[in-house]
Order: sequence, then structure tokens, then C-alpha cells
Amino acid sequence: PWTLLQIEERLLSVQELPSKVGQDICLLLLKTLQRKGISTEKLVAQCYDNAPNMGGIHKGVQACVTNHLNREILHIPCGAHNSNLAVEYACVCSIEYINLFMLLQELYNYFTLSIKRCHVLREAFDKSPYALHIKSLSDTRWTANYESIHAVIESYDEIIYCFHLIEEGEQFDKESKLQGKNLRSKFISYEIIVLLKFMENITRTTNSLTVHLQSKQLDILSSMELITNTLKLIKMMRNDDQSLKNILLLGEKHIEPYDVDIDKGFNRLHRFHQPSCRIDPKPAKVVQLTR
DNA sequence: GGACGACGGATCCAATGAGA
DNA sequence: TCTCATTGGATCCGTCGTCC
Repeated sequence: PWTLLQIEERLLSVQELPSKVGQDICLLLLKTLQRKGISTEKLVAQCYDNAPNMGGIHKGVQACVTNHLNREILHIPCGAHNSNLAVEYACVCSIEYINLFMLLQELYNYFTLSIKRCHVLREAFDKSPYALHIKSLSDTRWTANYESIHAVIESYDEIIYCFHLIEEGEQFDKESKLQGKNLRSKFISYEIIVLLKFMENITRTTNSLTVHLQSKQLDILSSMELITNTLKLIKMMRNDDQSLKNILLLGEKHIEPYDVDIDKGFNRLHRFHQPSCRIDPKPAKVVQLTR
């Protein structure tokens, strides 16, 4: 029975590939299995990332393996890759999210590209029991984005404090101070706090899915259930006005000590637009958004 | 000013699929 | 059947910032 099977992951071989064509990769794969004394009779399924030469239904490796062995070898596209891509596309659908992630990357670069600035940050973090070290973003590994957002929220006050130290420190050059000042003014914003908290909520959910899909002990049924539940949860979050209101309130509380005009920030993004009569013949009906 | 490393744009590759 | 746009991924290479 399946329950008695102990599934383990092993790295069999690392080889240079002169060709990236599905057929050649397939031949190398089968040759390696043969060289290692592993019978292809036991091959029941195959899993690759979404590169066309791997998962292609006609000439991809998965199709070539099935053709070569003359029987159906179940192909399962890598769920971790798929969930990563889904989150990645969702995050680049709006300019606000793109700007947020660019800002996080800018923050990471600012502190890590200079030993002096990095030292200031480390010292500030060492003094605080709650601060987390800021993380680099990754294009393909979206767990890094949750970690990055979470770290910035937890360390927000320490990061702002470091900008002050750099601006006032004599050991820093003009350029460092100017960059720090710009970054500080970008970060002390109601919009950024709300976006960070909103994205933290979303990426926490998608991150736990990704972590599960990359875990060593993994079974297909529970993974499928988790994917379905994550989708349900995200749909619920989409329609949950109360949670959104809570995020707005949390954002207000977080930014309170920095003396930010929240209404000004909100109204800038939600200012009243009179739609053209072509779109709405009765523009008086249009509702203006309020906090 | 040189060494070094990170970043990002450009390009390439292999494949799919829509449409002429 | 062919062309073209698109996709995920890999690689190259110039540019820029930092440090000594």
C-alpha cells in the first residue's frame, strides 16, 4: 500500500548540458538512470518547472520520456513554481505593488552595498528585541518577498532611526545622506505602510503554501487540498471589507508617531474624478471613496 | 584610479498556440 | 503549413556604486 512507501529525495548527478532541446535532455536523463542502475520500469511520474523545453506537450522532456518508454509517465508541473508564478503575476498587476517591491529592493541595496551603512543598521537591530534583518527580494523565490515585507514591518522604527543616524553622521558622504533622506521620505508614508501590511497578509498565506510545497515530507493529496484552501482564503480576503478596514486602522496607528497627514495621502489617491457622460450618463450617482 | 560585485537590459533558446 | 507573439529560463555584458 501507498502508506507504507517511504519517499525520499536524492540528488543523483550534476552534468553539463550541451543542448537544451527536450529530446537531448530526455536522453541524458534516461542515460543517467541507466548508469546509476535505476530501472525505468519503476518510473511512474515526472515533475519539472514550467520551461517549455521541460513541460512541452509535444517536444518537451516529459513528452519525450513518455514516448521513449512507450507508456504514460504522469507529468506533474512543479506546484511550488506555479504558486510562485501566480503570486509574481498578481504582484506586478498594479503600479502600486511594483513601486512597493522596487522600494524594498532599493532599501536592501542602500544598506547592504555599503559596509558603513550596513554596520549602522546592524547596531540598531542588535539593540532592539523585535527588529528583523532586512532581506533581499527574489524574482523567482517568493518566500523571500514575505520575509522581506515582514522584516521591514517589524523593523520599521529601527530603519527610520538609521536614516536619521546616517543623515546626521559625519562619517557619511553627501550622496549617502541624500539617498537616505529620499528613502526615508518615501517610507514615512501612509500608503506604503498600508501596502506593506496588506501585502504581508497576502504573502503570509501564499508563503505558507510555497513552504509546504517545498517541504521534504509532501503528499499529493494534502498539497492539492492546501492549494484549494489557499485559493478559497485569498477569495475570502478579497471580499473581506472588515479586514481591509483593520489594515487601514493598523496603518494609521503605525504611522502616528511620524506626524503624517493621512487624509492628504488618502485623498491624493482617491480624489474625486467626474466620469465622462460617455461612460456614465448620470455622473451624480458616482460614489466618492472615503476612509 | 583600479578592483570588485550587483544590477538590469538585451538577447538567445526552445517550445506553444493563435490566426492567416 | 507557416508566421508571429508569447512564455520561462539562461546568459552575456555594460554600467554603476563602493571601497581601498
